[in-house]
Amino acid sequence: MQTEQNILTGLNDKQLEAVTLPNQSALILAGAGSGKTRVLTTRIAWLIQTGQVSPMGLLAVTFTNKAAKEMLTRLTAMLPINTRGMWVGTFHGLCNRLLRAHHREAGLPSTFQILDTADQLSAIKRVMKAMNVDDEKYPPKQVMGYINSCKEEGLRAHQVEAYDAHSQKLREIYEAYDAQCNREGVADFAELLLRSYELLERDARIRGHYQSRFRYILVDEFQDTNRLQYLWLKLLAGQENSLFAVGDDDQSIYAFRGARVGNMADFQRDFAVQNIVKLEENYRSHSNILDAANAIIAHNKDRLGKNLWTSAGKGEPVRVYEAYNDTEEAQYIVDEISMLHREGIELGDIALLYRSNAQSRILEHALFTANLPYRVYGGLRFFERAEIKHALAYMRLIANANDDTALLRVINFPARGIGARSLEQLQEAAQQQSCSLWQAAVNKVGEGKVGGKGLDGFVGLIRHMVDQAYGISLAETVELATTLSGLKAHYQNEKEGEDRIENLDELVTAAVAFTNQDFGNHHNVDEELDLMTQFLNHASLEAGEHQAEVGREALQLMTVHAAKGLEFHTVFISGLEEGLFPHEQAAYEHGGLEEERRLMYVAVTRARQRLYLSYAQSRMLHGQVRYGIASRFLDEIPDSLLKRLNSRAAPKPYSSVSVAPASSGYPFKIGQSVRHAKFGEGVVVSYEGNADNLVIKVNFGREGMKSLAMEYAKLEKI
DNA sequence: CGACGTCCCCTTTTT
DNA sequence: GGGGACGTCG
Repeated sequence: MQTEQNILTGLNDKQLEAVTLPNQSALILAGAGSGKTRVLTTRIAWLIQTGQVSPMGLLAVTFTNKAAKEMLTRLTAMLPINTRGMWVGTFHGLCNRLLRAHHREAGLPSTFQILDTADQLSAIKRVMKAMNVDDEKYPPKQVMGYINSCKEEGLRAHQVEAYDAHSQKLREIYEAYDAQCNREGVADFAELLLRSYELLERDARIRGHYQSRFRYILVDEFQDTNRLQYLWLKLLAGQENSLFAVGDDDQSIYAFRGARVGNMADFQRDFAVQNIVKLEENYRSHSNILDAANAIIAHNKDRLGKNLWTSAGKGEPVRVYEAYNDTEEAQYIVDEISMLHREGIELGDIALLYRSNAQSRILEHALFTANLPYRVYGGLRFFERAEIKHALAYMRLIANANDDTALLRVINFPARGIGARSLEQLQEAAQQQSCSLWQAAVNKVGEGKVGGKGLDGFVGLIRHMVDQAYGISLAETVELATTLSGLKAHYQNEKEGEDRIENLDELVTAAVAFTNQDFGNHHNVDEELDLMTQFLNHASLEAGEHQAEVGREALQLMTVHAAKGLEFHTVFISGLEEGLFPHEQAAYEHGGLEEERRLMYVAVTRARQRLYLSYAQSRMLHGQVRYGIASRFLDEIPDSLLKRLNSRAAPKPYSSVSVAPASSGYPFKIGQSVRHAKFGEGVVVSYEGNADNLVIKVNFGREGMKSLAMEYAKLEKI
């Protein structure tokens, strides 16, 4: 078959082996830059082309919408097939689809809304208020974390163990929160998964249907799956079907949000995996970069074992720069980038990475001053913006006025004289009548109760909107919601409202685009769900592009996490200091350091040709000057791969604060590197106490910050 | 109701 | 240092 040869052309032996494995469960350990996505999509294309499965008979799961889209794009480029109706998507997207199709069996209204993180948090706050829980003792964010991690473990409130008063209270809140969600007909992200898992588990008919349909299940980024996702896959696979899992344990960087690398080992056992293929040939980086990455990751004990290699040459050495402070580091980076740019490297092909978002500010400042165009990834996304959420809340109310979350968001925005007191009364009334806030409001207005002026207006407004929205297009509905509500007028009067108006206009555009795309696309599967519900779902599940698109003519700034899956000609990794990268918080979590190291591994393997690693002797952190020492990850790279560049600029101490008195009683200057017999190398941070009882504070990096009595501490200068 | 002040905290993030 | 949340005052 000629076309078959076409799609398999150019694969290396291992890739070919993975793509053409027999129909048995398989684990593909795909190292960074080893052609993972290509293997996954070619496998799908090959299965379809050789007639082993129809496009409808396979299920492909990814973590991000971007990855799902990418897969479909590549697939259609390989095969002239119609991807409509294919089950390719994110865990959440697929679960949503499942729940929409079987909402009755799942105990949800057909128009159930999806709560995003912000909605969920406010829902939790509401529950806690109704229960009179002290939010000092139970910070809502922590409660949310608790609830989500329970759900991600597959546990309902009644299944969670609670050994003390505190955890019992948490469990109680969890239970009440779930009850509230059920009452309001909404589901948070974790709920989508748990609910569909329970549905499949409980309903043998539905389970059987999907099990016999999806003979082939393929999972991307398998190392990032959490317990519940794994259980879900297992349930769907049943006894008959095969699971084709692609992942890289060395790139597991999401344990902090519930990812379980252990799923890879469980998978091998539970599915009696015979086929394990390692893709170790890297097509991205030169060997100096790759060897550095290998050397770093070799320090982790908990690995399945894999070593990347390349047939490309050594390439350039890895450059390491030691700066005096953070501003000087930023300046150096900017100068280098300007130079590279002059030499013809596209700015869009250069990435500037950091461990935490807070670090971007100082870099941005330097870039701005140097007039270098850059783009920062991270921060608020389109559908998460306040004005967009307000507009969507009005639309949600048009669809279903009993949506309390939506109602609370906009009942007094723009302000219409419904203050905290009237709201409280409304909530009481709703509780007494055990109905939604909207129902309670309608009743109040009907009774002609005093104090309902604003309420009267609101009820009238929503009713009017529902009337007007009948039979008009989606885009027109957006238009209507933003004007009748007074949102637009409100922002027009605001000084800084221009951007917001623009965003609201863009929402109309998004609605038009969604409508057009929808007519060509998956119409059959989403049944008769109305377009607006679909659009609102889309808004929750796909909050807008977050990850970088390569090829833009601007320097790319992002966290290391955000850089996963991308590659650049040149990569700068900044802030390589103990406490920052590896982050000090990580030291307290078990396995934290290994995860930081994997993060470093991911960062290093983003670079094709040139890699810069930099750190600063001191930096402003939380409004204080902090003296740090070089990250241990730098020590883990063999010197033979490195080229060390040290700052030649004169040390510029921070003029504002000079904590250290310059007098003779202080043997070491602040910032001086010292050695201690037990703690090793460190940096002097400050002095405390008086001359009689002088305490010196030293940052020993991995040993932590120590306060030592000057009299006894045996420190020597290095 | 909104403007302004004060306090507190402060990884990483997708859906 | 700086953003977000909350509280007070005009």
